[in-house]
Formats: sequence, C-alpha cells, structure tokens
Amino acid sequence: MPPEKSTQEITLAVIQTACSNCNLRELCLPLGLSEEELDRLDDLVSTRRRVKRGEYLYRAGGEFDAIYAIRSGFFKTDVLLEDGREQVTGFQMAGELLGLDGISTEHHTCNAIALEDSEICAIPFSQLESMSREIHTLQHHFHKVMSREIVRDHGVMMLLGTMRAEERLAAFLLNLSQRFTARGYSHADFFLRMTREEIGSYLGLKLETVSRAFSRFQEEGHIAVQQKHIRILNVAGLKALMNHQPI
Amino acid sequence: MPPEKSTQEITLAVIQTACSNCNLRELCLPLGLSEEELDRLDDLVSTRRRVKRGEYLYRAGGEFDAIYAIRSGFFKTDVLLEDGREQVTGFQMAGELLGLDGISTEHHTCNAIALEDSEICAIPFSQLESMSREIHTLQHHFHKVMSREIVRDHGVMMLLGTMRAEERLAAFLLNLSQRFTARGYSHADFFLRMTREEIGSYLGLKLETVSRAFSRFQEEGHIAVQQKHIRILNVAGLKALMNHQPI
DNA sequence: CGCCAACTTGATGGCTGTCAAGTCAGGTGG
DNA sequence: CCACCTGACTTGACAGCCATCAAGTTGGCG
Repeated sequence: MPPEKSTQEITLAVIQTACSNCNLRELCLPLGLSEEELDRLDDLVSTRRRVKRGEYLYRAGGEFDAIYAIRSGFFKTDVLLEDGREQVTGFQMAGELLGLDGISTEHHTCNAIALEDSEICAIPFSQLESMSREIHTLQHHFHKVMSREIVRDHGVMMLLGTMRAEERLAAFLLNLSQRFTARGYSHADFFLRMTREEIGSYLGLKLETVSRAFSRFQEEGHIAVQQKHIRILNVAGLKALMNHQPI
Repeated sequence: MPPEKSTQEITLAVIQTACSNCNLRELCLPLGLSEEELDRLDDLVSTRRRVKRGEYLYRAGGEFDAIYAIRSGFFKTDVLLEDGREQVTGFQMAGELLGLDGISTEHHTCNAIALEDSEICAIPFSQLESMSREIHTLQHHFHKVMSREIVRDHGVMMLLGTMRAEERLAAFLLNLSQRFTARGYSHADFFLRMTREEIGSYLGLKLETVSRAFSRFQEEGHIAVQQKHIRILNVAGLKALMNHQPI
C-alpha cells in the first residue's frame, strides 16, 4: 500500500505513487523512458516514505545505499564544520534527487533535512546501477542529472565568489521562481520554506543582511515581502540587480 | 605513435601512453579494473593530445562529446559572467577528469585552460557509457568520480560561504599539498601554476588579499613563499588557521 | 494571554576591496 | 652582456560592504 499523503493533499494524489503515474516524471529520473521501462523502474523504487518537517532524511557520515527522489515537499542539505559553522549547500524541491554526494565514499557527506512535511521515493543505488546497465536511456539520464548537479554547484560558486549581497539574493529569488514555474506554480507568488538564516547560510550572508536586502527590494518595488510570503513584482528589475557590476 | 612528451620529461614516460601502463591509473578512471578490462579501456581512449600553456581544452558553449583525463600538466576551469566577471571553479592536475559539466546539456558550461604545457586523454562519452554498461567496475567508478566532484564543490561552497580570507588560503594550500602528495611529489615544497589573481578568483578574494595573506603566513612562519615557489613549514599551523572561528 | 522563534531595523566596527605606487623576475633586443 | 619592458607580485592608505551587537516587532501556538 502506498503511504498516506500528509495534511492538506487529497486522495487523488495518494493513488499516483508509481513512477508511471507520477506527475513529476518529466522532472525526475523517469524522463524519457518508455512505458515498459517505466514499469521496471516502478519495481526498483521500492520504498516511499514520509519525512516530517525538521526530520533528517539522512545524516553526514551515515551509510549510503540509496538515492532519494522528492515526491512532495521541500528539503535543505547542509554541511557542518567541527567548530559549528554551517553551510547550506542546496534547497531541493519535488522531482529533484537527493543523496548523490554519498556515491563517492559510500557515506553521506551532508545532512538532508525536511523543511516541510515531505514524501520521498528511495531508489536503492546498486539496483539503479544494474538497471541502468540495461536501460540506456536511464543510464544517460542519470548521468545528466549528476552533471546538472555539478553545473548547479558551479553557479553557486559564482554567486558566492563574485556577487554582492543584493545580487545573490536576486539570483536566489529568480532561481526559486523559475523552479516553481517548472512545477506548475506561480512564478511570482510563493512562500519561502526556509528561514532568513538558512537563506543566509546558502548565500554566504548573515540573516540580518538577507532581511535588509528583502526590505530594500521592497522599497524599490521589485518584490512584496511579508515574512515568508514573497510576491515578485518586477522580474526585469531583479534581473538587472543580479547582473549589476560590483561597485 | 604516442604524442611527444613536453620539455623536461624523458622517453620512458613517452612509451607508457596506454591506460594499462599509465602510472596514474590508480588515480584515474582505470581504478579497480582487471587486466582484460584495462585493455578494453585502452581501445576507448583513442585520442591523446598536447595542450600548450594558455590554450583552451574546451570552451563554454562548445559541443560536448568527450571527457578528458589529464596525463600530465595543470588546468583551470572557469565560468564567465556577461559583465566580464570570472569565477575559477577548479584547478585540475594529473589523473583528474575534465568536462563532466558538459554531460548535462551536451554543451560545455565552463572553459578549461592549460596553466602549463599538458597532455590529455580524450574519452568519447557515448563510448564510455556503452562500455560502462558492460563493465560494472568501470560504471561504478565513474559514478564515484562524478559524486566526488559534487562533494568537492560542496567543500568549495563551504569555503566561500563561511570562511575568512586566511582560512580560505590555508585550506587551499593544504588541499594542493595533499593532492601533490597523492601524486608522489613533495607535500611541502611545490610551485604554484596559477597567478594570485586566479587563486583569488577561485577563493572569492582579490589578488591583493591573496598576496597579503601569503605574506602574513610567511611572517608567522607557516610557509616560505617566493613568487610561485611555496614551502610549507608548519602544516599544523595552517590547519589551525583553517579551523579558526570567525572573529 | 503570554511565550518564543523568526524577523526587522539601527548603530558601530572590521575585513577585505579599491586605488596607487613601487618591486621583482623573466624575456627580448640591441 | 645589459638595458629595457612587461606581467606578476607586494605593500600602503583609505573606504565601503557587510558582520556584529542590540533592541524592538511580528506572528504562531499552547
């Protein structure tokens, strides 16, 4: 039996737990597979489970044996230094994969924490490897997903290495907006799942700086912000901010 | 015929161009393969070529069809913003792979530039995929290499997001030292292949800041620096610097 | 209603960027 | 062989962005 859906969402979604029915299959691992191949992937994705807000999906140092596809919800991944400093390495939403970092050493190298009640599909990695030896499309798509993660990380390095505070936040908002759009949500009206501190950690800023930048964007009419509720009023304005020369 | 080795190195090295003879095979893609599998990989690595200092191995936007293993030499990869800002995303040395970013979109997303006369082995990607469908060990190792790249990027994000200038530079030097060690070179005495500006771009700092940090490390007896020649005098000191709390 | 976490806003300071001048090393040409 | 040139590097003075510290506000929840 499929696991229950959390809180608000209704039975229709509960039924569609197989990859073949999942409305995220164009964003997720199944992309490009035939009907028959999809059925085989369904067998592979054995475990679907719920992760409550605040719970760890996995922890740094823990043994790696599966990657995870997000069916619904929102996660962050972070790395902790011995001295307590935290770096958020990413925010993940429905259709995205978690755990790729663990392949390297067979142990996870970061923590994955749900920022809202979420549902994930566990994909045993050794089985994914053997199936992708048989299904060319799956193999190639998996490689693309890993590569995309590398490219994404380069983007974050760019952001952290060369951009000023307001440019970073503008880039962050535009990125979120674009990913919400790809999932059928409004590009201009959404709720942040993370705190100012988590945004700051991701962007290499302190929470006060994030807060001030939000206020400034609002004063200048680029966005309307009320706590975690964001409305983007001027996409072009944000893009201009993002590309502004340093000084 | 194998390509000529550049400058200083001698004939013995020239002969060993096949993966099966390459002294980097424990660091590179062949790791863990049997003799017979190695022979097959040799067939795959069709092209070996030289890239002179300053030349591009590939450019952002260029078509992707192969990944590259570095036989000898030193590279940097970087991303350029429209407004001219540069972010160096990595420095690569012998035995490391270049071009993984291109799998995602079938186009390279960064530039790869030789920082000294180098030699690379081109590995056609579609052939690598089909061979890794047959050789389990190769498949798994390739996945590990991609994952390691993701983990490395997280480390850089940590560095850029949470560390101060001197911590970043200490971490950078220790990382270089460790990679030289793995290749049989001195951990404590080496030449930098990149300029202060390139180090700065990688670390999210200006070249003057890098220069000042080098000078400070020298004053404090952690290193001896003379232009590009670095001698590490106090590894523990650098490690302590790296882990120092912010303020 | 009170509590607490999350957030906002202000005042101040410091790290690092910016600007500028000078030094060093290597290569070229006379 | 040496003067010259150029790119890379070093060092100093100053400034600005963002961190830090602090106080107050908001919203959610028991």
